[in-house]
Amino acid sequence: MTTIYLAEDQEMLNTALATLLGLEDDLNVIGTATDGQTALSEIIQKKPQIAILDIEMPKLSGLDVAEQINLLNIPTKVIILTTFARAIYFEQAVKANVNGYLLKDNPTDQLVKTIHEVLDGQTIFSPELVTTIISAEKNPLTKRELEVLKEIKTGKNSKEIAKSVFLSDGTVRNYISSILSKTGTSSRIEALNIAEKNKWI
Amino acid sequence: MTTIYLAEDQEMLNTALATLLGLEDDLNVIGTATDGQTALSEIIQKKPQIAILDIEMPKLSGLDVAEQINLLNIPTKVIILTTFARAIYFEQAVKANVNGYLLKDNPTDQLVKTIHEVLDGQTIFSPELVTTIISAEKNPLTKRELEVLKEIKTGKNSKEIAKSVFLSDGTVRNYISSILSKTGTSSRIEALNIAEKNKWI
DNA sequence: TCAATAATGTGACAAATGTCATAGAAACAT
DNA sequence: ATGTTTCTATGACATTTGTCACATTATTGA
Repeated sequence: MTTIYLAEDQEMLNTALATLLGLEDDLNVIGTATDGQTALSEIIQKKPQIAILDIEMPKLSGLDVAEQINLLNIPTKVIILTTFARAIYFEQAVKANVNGYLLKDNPTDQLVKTIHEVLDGQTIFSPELVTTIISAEKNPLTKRELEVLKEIKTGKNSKEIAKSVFLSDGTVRNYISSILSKTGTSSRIEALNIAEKNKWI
Repeated sequence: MTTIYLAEDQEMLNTALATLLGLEDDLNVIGTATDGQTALSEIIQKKPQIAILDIEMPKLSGLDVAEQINLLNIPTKVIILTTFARAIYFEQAVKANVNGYLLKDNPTDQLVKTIHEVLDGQTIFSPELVTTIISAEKNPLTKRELEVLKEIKTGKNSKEIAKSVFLSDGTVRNYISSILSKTGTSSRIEALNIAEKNKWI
């Protein structure tokens, strides 16, 4: 009997999956949570064989939980289950040594199948995910530029951004100029739109 | 035996709910779709007693489908099932005479319960939804201002917006000035953030 | 019908934004 | 060891953005 822990913040999906997985005769859902913090502490305590983690959850993201599980050397195998095929998420997941990464864009059968494959020792990544990652525009922005772009998103003006990131106003504006030229845009909002479309932020 | 049609574009939830509802011994899921267009034509053809509709779906939104069902006088009762407690969605749903509006932030039991209540002739709205709607800032923007704000979102500058909405550059800037003052902000991006937070756009 | 609001416009001004040239230091890759 | 990229900065400039005062015409709710 395989023990499973499920962390998913959308109640409807959480309860639906918990019930469904429980119906499989070799799977046993030993706990569920709707936030990352609860999930982590219960996983540490209960040591399930498999943890299914959503990414976007309150308090602690599924990726943070995965990272902790990895660092603490807990034997639980992790499957990330998410809506988003973001490059950043994917990279973080790989770093955290997750055993599976499945998109919610798949039927439940696929989840069950993935659980079995992961139990079998395989590492499984959704093919659509891999395709998306490959076809996404590679982020041409430097660390600093990305940092500035994130500040832009909050609606700050150049001076405020400068204060936040400890740079001069002029430097910030130079970075923005560079961001615009790299994204082929001519205003902050356009640049944000491009970055969001390509999942850079 | 109650016939149910389910339209939900996220495969994982779609399949999970279809299976779960099928397990109830008085419910029979006679079809599912992952886009609004398919859902509408199948609902017209199969005339289920209940249609469960997600809002954000490709091709046709769940609200569009609900509206059509209402206009065509199809006897199917509609339950909207969505993540979002947006005022605009809610208003549209009321206009389309839907019989229920449930947030995905509820467990599956709640969905089953709602189905039974709706069958029973009741009209059910998620209490959290009602609370959210009441507590949301009322949109202080005029039609024109909102129109301009949507243009802002695309990243256009004042002149481009002026062209799109057939106004003078100065007028557009006046509208923007008014938007900023009404939202208590001092830049386009801040205004967008506020509008998005309050689900005005 | 009357007052308030909305829609539209102009002109003028201050501030913010974006561009460009230029340059030194640090980090990194080959 | 050397060349490239990144990080940081300044000054000058043109353009855009946002504010304000003011004015005319619909529209509309009371």
